[in-house]
Amino acid sequence: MSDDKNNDPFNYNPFYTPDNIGVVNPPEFRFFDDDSTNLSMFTHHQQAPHNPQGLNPSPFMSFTGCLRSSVDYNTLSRAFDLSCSSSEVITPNLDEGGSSKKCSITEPAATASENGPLSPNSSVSSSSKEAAVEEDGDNSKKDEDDPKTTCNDDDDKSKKGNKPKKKEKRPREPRFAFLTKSEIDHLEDGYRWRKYGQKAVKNSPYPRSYYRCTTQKCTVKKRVERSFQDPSIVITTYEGQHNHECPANLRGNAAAAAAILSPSFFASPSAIGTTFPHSLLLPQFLQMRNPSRANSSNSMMFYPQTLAPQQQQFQPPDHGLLHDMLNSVVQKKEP
DNA sequence: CGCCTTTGACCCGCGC
DNA sequence: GCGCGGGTCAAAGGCG
Repeated sequence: MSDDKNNDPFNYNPFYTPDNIGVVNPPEFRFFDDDSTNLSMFTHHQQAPHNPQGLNPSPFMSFTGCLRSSVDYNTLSRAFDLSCSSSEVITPNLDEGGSSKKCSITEPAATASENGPLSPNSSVSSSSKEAAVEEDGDNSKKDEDDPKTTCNDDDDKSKKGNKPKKKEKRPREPRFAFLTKSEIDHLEDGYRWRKYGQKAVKNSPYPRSYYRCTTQKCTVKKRVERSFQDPSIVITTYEGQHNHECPANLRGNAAAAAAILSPSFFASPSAIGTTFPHSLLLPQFLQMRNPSRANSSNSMMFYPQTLAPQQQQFQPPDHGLLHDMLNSVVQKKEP
Protein backbone atom coordinates (compact mmCIF):
# COMPACT_ATOMS: atom_id res chain seq x y z
CA MET A 1 0.00 0.00 0.00
CA SER A 2 2.74 2.30 0.73
CA ASP A 3 4.41 1.20 -2.34
CA ASP A 4 5.46 4.22 -3.96
CA LYS A 5 4.22 4.92 -7.18
CA ASN A 6 4.83 8.03 -5.36
CA ASN A 7 8.07 9.67 -5.91
CA ASP A 8 11.61 9.21 -5.13
CA PRO A 9 11.53 8.22 -1.55
CA PHE A 10 14.68 10.02 -0.82
CA ASN A 11 13.28 13.22 -1.99
CA TYR A 12 9.92 12.63 -0.66
CA ASN A 13 8.47 15.35 1.40
CA PRO A 14 5.26 14.70 3.19
CA PHE A 15 4.78 18.34 3.85
CA TYR A 16 4.97 19.31 0.33
CA THR A 17 1.60 20.16 -0.93
CA PRO A 18 0.91 20.30 -4.55
CA ASP A 19 -1.23 23.11 -5.60
CA ASN A 20 -4.58 21.57 -5.30
CA ILE A 21 -4.10 20.69 -1.71
CA GLY A 22 -4.47 24.21 -0.69
CA VAL A 23 -2.54 27.34 -0.68
CA VAL A 24 -0.72 28.09 2.44
CA ASN A 25 1.58 30.77 3.41
CA PRO A 26 4.59 30.41 5.56
CA PRO A 27 5.23 29.98 8.30
CA GLU A 28 3.02 27.18 9.20
CA PHE A 29 2.82 23.76 10.55
CA ARG A 30 0.51 21.05 9.57
CA PHE A 31 -1.28 18.20 11.01
CA PHE A 32 -2.03 15.17 9.06
CA ASP A 33 -5.03 13.17 9.71
CA ASP A 34 -5.77 9.92 8.15
CA ASP A 35 -8.32 7.33 8.75
CA SER A 36 -7.20 5.37 5.81
CA THR A 37 -10.26 6.27 3.95
CA ASN A 38 -10.44 9.88 4.74
CA LEU A 39 -7.30 11.75 4.87
CA SER A 40 -7.29 15.25 6.02
CA MET A 41 -4.52 17.67 6.07
CA PHE A 42 -4.69 20.53 8.41
CA THR A 43 -2.82 23.58 7.70
CA HIS A 44 -2.39 26.30 10.10
CA HIS A 45 -0.71 29.56 9.87
CA GLN A 46 1.49 30.52 12.64
CA GLN A 47 0.29 34.02 12.65
CA ALA A 48 -3.35 34.52 13.00
CA PRO A 49 -4.25 37.87 11.65
CA HIS A 50 -7.59 37.87 13.20
CA ASN A 51 -9.19 36.08 16.02
CA PRO A 52 -12.88 36.47 15.59
CA GLN A 53 -13.86 34.20 18.37
CA GLY A 54 -11.45 35.40 20.92
CA LEU A 55 -9.73 32.13 20.88
CA ASN A 56 -6.23 31.45 21.60
CA PRO A 57 -4.09 32.80 18.89
CA SER A 58 -1.15 30.66 19.70
CA PRO A 59 -0.28 28.00 17.27
CA PHE A 60 0.62 25.85 20.20
CA MET A 61 -2.88 25.93 21.27
CA SER A 62 -3.66 23.98 18.23
CA PHE A 63 -1.07 21.49 19.05
CA THR A 64 -2.14 21.11 22.58
CA GLY A 65 -5.64 20.71 21.49
CA CYS A 66 -4.62 18.03 19.18
CA LEU A 67 -2.70 16.27 21.83
CA ARG A 68 -5.43 16.57 24.29
CA SER A 69 -7.88 14.77 22.23
CA SER A 70 -5.59 13.54 19.62
CA VAL A 71 -8.04 14.02 16.89
CA ASP A 72 -10.61 16.08 18.45
CA TYR A 73 -11.99 17.85 15.50
CA ASN A 74 -13.82 20.19 17.66
CA THR A 75 -10.70 21.28 19.36
CA LEU A 76 -8.96 21.46 16.12
CA SER A 77 -11.63 23.51 14.67
CA ARG A 78 -11.40 25.99 17.41
CA ALA A 79 -7.72 25.95 17.40
CA PHE A 80 -7.48 26.41 13.74
CA ASP A 81 -10.30 28.72 13.54
CA LEU A 82 -7.99 31.49 14.42
CA SER A 83 -8.35 32.62 10.98
CA CYS A 84 -10.98 31.03 8.97
CA SER A 85 -9.37 32.25 5.89
CA SER A 86 -6.19 30.49 6.58
CA SER A 87 -7.36 27.28 8.08
CA GLU A 88 -8.74 24.58 6.06
CA VAL A 89 -9.18 20.93 5.90
CA ILE A 90 -8.55 19.07 2.82
CA THR A 91 -10.34 15.84 2.87
CA PRO A 92 -9.72 13.56 0.04
CA ASN A 93 -12.59 11.28 0.28
CA LEU A 94 -11.45 8.10 -1.16
CA ASP A 95 -14.80 6.60 -0.98
CA GLU A 96 -16.48 9.17 -2.97
CA GLY A 97 -14.95 9.33 -6.29
CA GLY A 98 -11.61 9.89 -4.82
CA SER A 99 -11.46 13.50 -5.63
CA SER A 100 -10.14 15.65 -2.93
CA LYS A 101 -12.77 17.55 -1.16
CA LYS A 102 -11.62 20.78 0.18
CA CYS A 103 -13.63 22.60 2.69
CA SER A 104 -13.40 25.00 5.47
CA ILE A 105 -12.30 23.46 8.67
CA THR A 106 -15.49 24.58 10.22
CA GLU A 107 -17.41 22.06 8.30
CA PRO A 108 -16.22 18.77 9.62
CA ALA A 109 -15.29 20.26 12.90
CA ALA A 110 -18.61 21.85 13.43
CA THR A 111 -20.29 18.62 12.79
CA ALA A 112 -18.26 17.03 15.45
CA SER A 113 -18.72 19.83 17.86
CA GLU A 114 -22.42 19.69 17.63
CA ASN A 115 -22.33 16.42 19.33
CA GLY A 116 -20.03 17.48 22.01
CA PRO A 117 -16.34 17.60 21.96
CA LEU A 118 -15.66 14.24 23.35
CA SER A 119 -18.69 12.37 22.44
CA PRO A 120 -17.68 9.21 20.79
CA ASN A 121 -20.93 9.41 19.03
CA SER A 122 -20.04 12.60 17.46
CA SER A 123 -20.53 11.18 14.14
CA VAL A 124 -19.32 13.24 11.38
CA SER A 125 -22.58 12.39 9.92
CA SER A 126 -22.51 11.39 6.37
CA SER A 127 -19.02 10.34 5.74
CA SER A 128 -18.09 9.56 9.25
CA LYS A 129 -16.47 6.27 9.18
CA GLU A 130 -14.42 6.98 12.16
CA ALA A 131 -17.45 7.93 14.10
CA ALA A 132 -19.09 4.74 13.18
CA VAL A 133 -16.29 2.88 14.73
CA GLU A 134 -16.45 4.57 17.99
CA GLU A 135 -20.07 5.00 18.31
CA ASP A 136 -21.64 1.68 17.99
CA GLY A 137 -19.53 0.91 20.87
CA ASP A 138 -20.27 -2.66 20.36
CA ASN A 139 -17.62 -4.85 19.23
CA SER A 140 -16.61 -3.47 16.01
CA LYS A 141 -13.67 -2.55 18.10
CA LYS A 142 -12.90 -5.80 19.59
CA ASP A 143 -9.56 -4.83 20.86
CA GLU A 144 -10.29 -1.52 22.32
CA ASP A 145 -12.94 -2.39 24.77
CA ASP A 146 -11.03 -4.37 27.22
CA PRO A 147 -10.11 -7.15 24.96
CA LYS A 148 -10.33 -9.66 27.70
CA THR A 149 -13.92 -9.08 28.42
CA THR A 150 -15.13 -8.66 24.95
CA CYS A 151 -13.51 -11.63 23.49
CA ASN A 152 -15.81 -13.79 25.36
CA ASP A 153 -15.95 -17.47 25.46
CA ASP A 154 -16.12 -19.19 22.22
CA ASP A 155 -15.26 -16.64 19.72
CA ASP A 156 -12.32 -15.26 21.40
CA LYS A 157 -10.48 -17.18 18.85
CA SER A 158 -11.29 -14.28 16.75
CA LYS A 159 -7.63 -14.48 16.22
CA LYS A 160 -7.53 -17.86 14.73
CA GLY A 161 -11.09 -18.74 14.08
CA ASN A 162 -12.29 -16.94 11.10
CA LYS A 163 -15.68 -15.76 11.92
CA PRO A 164 -18.21 -17.01 9.50
CA LYS A 165 -19.86 -13.69 9.32
CA LYS A 166 -18.32 -11.40 6.88
CA LYS A 167 -16.51 -8.82 8.80
CA GLU A 168 -17.05 -5.41 7.59
CA LYS A 169 -13.98 -3.49 6.94
CA ARG A 170 -13.01 -1.88 10.11
CA PRO A 171 -12.77 1.78 9.41
CA ARG A 172 -9.86 3.41 10.98
CA GLU A 173 -10.12 6.39 13.16
CA PRO A 174 -8.61 9.62 12.05
CA ARG A 175 -5.00 10.01 12.69
CA PHE A 176 -2.69 12.83 13.36
CA ALA A 177 0.98 12.68 12.96
CA PHE A 178 3.36 14.89 14.80
CA LEU A 179 6.97 15.21 14.12
CA THR A 180 9.02 15.92 17.12
CA LYS A 181 12.67 16.40 17.47
CA SER A 182 13.52 14.39 20.46
CA GLU A 183 16.03 11.97 21.77
CA ILE A 184 13.44 9.90 23.44
CA ASP A 185 10.98 7.91 21.48
CA HIS A 186 8.03 7.94 23.71
CA LEU A 187 7.32 11.51 24.54
CA GLU A 188 5.41 12.35 27.61
CA ASP A 189 2.18 13.93 26.59
CA GLY A 190 0.24 13.69 29.79
CA TYR A 191 -1.62 10.56 29.02
CA ARG A 192 -0.75 7.09 30.11
CA TRP A 193 0.11 4.66 27.45
CA ARG A 194 0.73 1.00 27.35
CA LYS A 195 2.91 -0.42 24.74
CA TYR A 196 1.28 -3.33 23.03
CA GLY A 197 3.49 -3.99 20.14
CA GLN A 198 6.56 -3.20 18.25
CA LYS A 199 7.40 -3.88 14.71
CA ALA A 200 10.41 -3.41 12.61
CA VAL A 201 9.90 -0.85 9.96
CA LYS A 202 10.86 -1.86 6.54
CA ASN A 203 13.97 -0.16 5.33
CA SER A 204 14.47 1.45 8.65
CA PRO A 205 16.70 0.41 11.50
CA TYR A 206 14.25 1.91 13.92
CA PRO A 207 11.25 -0.03 15.06
CA ARG A 208 7.77 1.29 15.30
CA SER A 209 6.11 1.08 18.66
CA TYR A 210 2.41 0.80 19.26
CA TYR A 211 0.82 2.30 22.32
CA ARG A 212 -2.66 2.30 23.63
CA CYS A 213 -4.15 4.67 26.14
CA THR A 214 -4.46 2.82 29.39
CA THR A 215 -7.59 4.58 30.45
CA GLN A 216 -10.54 2.31 30.37
CA LYS A 217 -12.78 2.66 27.40
CA CYS A 218 -10.38 4.99 25.80
CA THR A 219 -9.57 3.78 22.36
CA VAL A 220 -6.82 6.13 21.50
CA LYS A 221 -3.72 4.62 20.11
CA LYS A 222 -0.53 6.04 19.04
CA ARG A 223 2.39 4.86 17.05
CA VAL A 224 5.85 6.08 17.51
CA GLU A 225 8.60 5.66 15.08
CA ARG A 226 11.81 7.38 14.39
CA SER A 227 12.82 8.72 11.12
CA PHE A 228 15.70 6.76 9.85
CA GLN A 229 16.92 9.58 7.77
CA ASP A 230 16.97 11.94 10.62
CA PRO A 231 17.04 9.86 13.76
CA SER A 232 16.46 12.89 15.85
CA ILE A 233 12.96 13.08 14.48
CA VAL A 234 10.27 11.14 16.21
CA ILE A 235 7.06 10.61 14.35
CA THR A 236 4.12 10.19 16.64
CA THR A 237 0.82 9.26 15.14
CA TYR A 238 -2.28 9.55 17.24
CA GLU A 239 -5.37 7.67 16.36
CA GLY A 240 -8.70 8.21 17.98
CA GLN A 241 -10.06 10.53 20.57
CA HIS A 242 -9.51 10.52 24.26
CA ASN A 243 -12.79 10.30 26.04
CA HIS A 244 -11.42 11.32 29.37
CA GLU A 245 -9.48 14.01 31.04
CA CYS A 246 -5.79 14.12 30.72
CA PRO A 247 -4.35 12.30 33.71
CA ALA A 248 -1.59 14.81 33.96
CA ASN A 249 -4.13 17.50 34.44
CA LEU A 250 -5.89 15.54 37.06
CA ARG A 251 -2.70 15.17 38.92
CA GLY A 252 -2.21 18.85 38.92
CA ASN A 253 0.48 18.94 36.37
CA ALA A 254 -1.54 21.34 34.39
CA ALA A 255 -1.37 23.79 37.19
CA ALA A 256 2.35 23.58 37.16
CA ALA A 257 2.41 23.92 33.47
CA ALA A 258 0.10 26.84 33.60
CA ALA A 259 2.33 28.45 36.12
CA ILE A 260 5.25 28.11 33.84
CA LEU A 261 3.54 29.06 30.70
CA SER A 262 2.78 32.65 30.35
CA PRO A 263 -0.88 33.41 30.03
CA SER A 264 0.03 36.07 27.63
CA PHE A 265 0.89 33.35 25.27
CA PHE A 266 -2.19 31.41 25.92
CA ALA A 267 -4.92 33.90 25.90
CA SER A 268 -7.46 31.41 27.05
CA PRO A 269 -6.68 30.45 30.60
CA SER A 270 -9.29 27.80 30.58
CA ALA A 271 -7.54 26.16 27.79
CA ILE A 272 -4.53 25.88 29.95
CA GLY A 273 -6.06 25.13 33.21
CA THR A 274 -8.14 22.29 32.11
CA THR A 275 -6.58 20.85 29.13
CA PHE A 276 -3.14 22.01 28.60
CA PRO A 277 -1.06 19.07 28.42
CA HIS A 278 1.99 18.17 29.28
CA SER A 279 5.58 18.26 29.47
CA LEU A 280 5.75 17.58 25.85
CA LEU A 281 4.72 21.05 25.10
CA LEU A 282 7.10 22.69 27.38
CA PRO A 283 10.21 22.34 25.32
CA GLN A 284 8.43 23.59 22.32
CA PHE A 285 7.10 26.40 24.28
CA LEU A 286 10.49 27.29 25.59
CA GLN A 287 11.95 27.12 22.23
CA MET A 288 9.33 29.40 20.94
CA ARG A 289 9.84 31.85 23.65
CA ASN A 290 13.53 31.66 23.65
CA PRO A 291 14.82 29.96 20.60
CA SER A 292 18.39 30.58 21.47
CA ARG A 293 18.10 28.54 24.58
CA ALA A 294 16.31 25.70 23.11
CA ASN A 295 18.50 22.99 21.85
CA SER A 296 17.29 20.35 19.59
CA SER A 297 16.78 17.74 22.17
CA ASN A 298 13.09 17.97 22.18
CA SER A 299 11.40 20.32 19.93
CA MET A 300 8.42 20.30 17.74
CA MET A 301 9.13 20.32 14.12
CA PHE A 302 7.76 23.09 12.12
CA TYR A 303 7.91 23.16 8.45
CA PRO A 304 8.18 26.53 7.00
CA GLN A 305 6.92 26.22 3.59
CA THR A 306 9.40 28.74 2.47
CA LEU A 307 11.72 25.84 2.21
CA ALA A 308 11.30 24.01 -0.93
CA PRO A 309 11.07 20.32 -0.43
CA GLN A 310 14.39 19.80 -1.94
CA GLN A 311 15.90 22.26 0.40
CA GLN A 312 14.71 20.74 3.52
CA GLN A 313 17.25 18.91 5.45
CA PHE A 314 14.84 16.67 7.04
CA GLN A 315 13.77 13.82 4.91
CA PRO A 316 10.77 12.13 6.25
CA PRO A 317 10.66 8.45 6.54
CA ASP A 318 10.17 6.71 3.36
CA HIS A 319 8.19 3.90 4.65
CA GLY A 320 6.69 5.29 7.73
CA LEU A 321 3.23 6.18 8.62
CA LEU A 322 3.49 9.56 7.20
CA HIS A 323 4.62 8.07 4.07
CA ASP A 324 1.54 6.00 3.91
CA MET A 325 -0.69 8.85 4.72
CA LEU A 326 0.95 11.17 2.39
CA ASN A 327 1.04 8.73 -0.32
CA SER A 328 -2.63 8.64 -0.45
CA VAL A 329 -2.77 12.33 -0.63
CA VAL A 330 -0.26 12.65 -3.32
CA GLN A 331 -1.64 9.85 -5.28
CA LYS A 332 -5.01 11.38 -5.12
CA LYS A 333 -3.72 14.41 -6.70
CA GLU A 334 -1.80 12.82 -9.37
CA PRO A 335 -3.83 11.88 -12.36
C1' DC B 1 0.78 -7.15 43.23
C1' DG B 2 -0.17 -4.17 39.66
C1' DC B 3 1.54 -2.17 35.77
C1' DC B 4 4.50 -2.13 32.13
C1' DT B 5 7.63 -3.83 28.31
C1' DT B 6 9.19 -7.41 25.36
C1' DT B 7 8.51 -10.50 21.77
C1' DG B 8 6.95 -14.17 18.87
C1' DA B 9 2.86 -15.53 16.70
C1' DC B 10 -1.16 -14.52 14.49
C1' DC B 11 -4.56 -11.92 11.63
C1' DC B 12 -5.67 -9.32 7.73
C1' DG B 13 -5.44 -6.42 3.71
C1' DC B 14 -3.23 -5.63 -0.45
C1' DG B 15 -0.47 -6.20 -4.56
C1' DC B 16 1.37 -9.34 -7.79
C1' DG C 1 -3.43 -18.10 -4.36
C1' DC C 2 0.65 -16.50 -2.39
C1' DG C 3 3.74 -13.58 -0.13
C1' DC C 4 4.61 -9.41 2.20
C1' DG C 5 4.03 -6.04 5.53
C1' DG C 6 1.30 -3.59 8.96
C1' DG C 7 -1.20 -4.11 13.03
C1' DT C 8 -2.60 -6.71 17.16
C1' DC C 9 -2.65 -10.28 20.70
C1' DA C 10 -1.13 -12.35 24.74
C1' DA C 11 2.21 -14.93 27.44
C1' DA C 12 6.26 -14.13 29.92
C1' DG C 13 9.13 -11.53 32.48
C1' DG C 14 10.80 -7.17 34.79
C1' DC C 15 10.25 -3.48 37.92
C1' DG C 16 8.82 -0.56 41.73
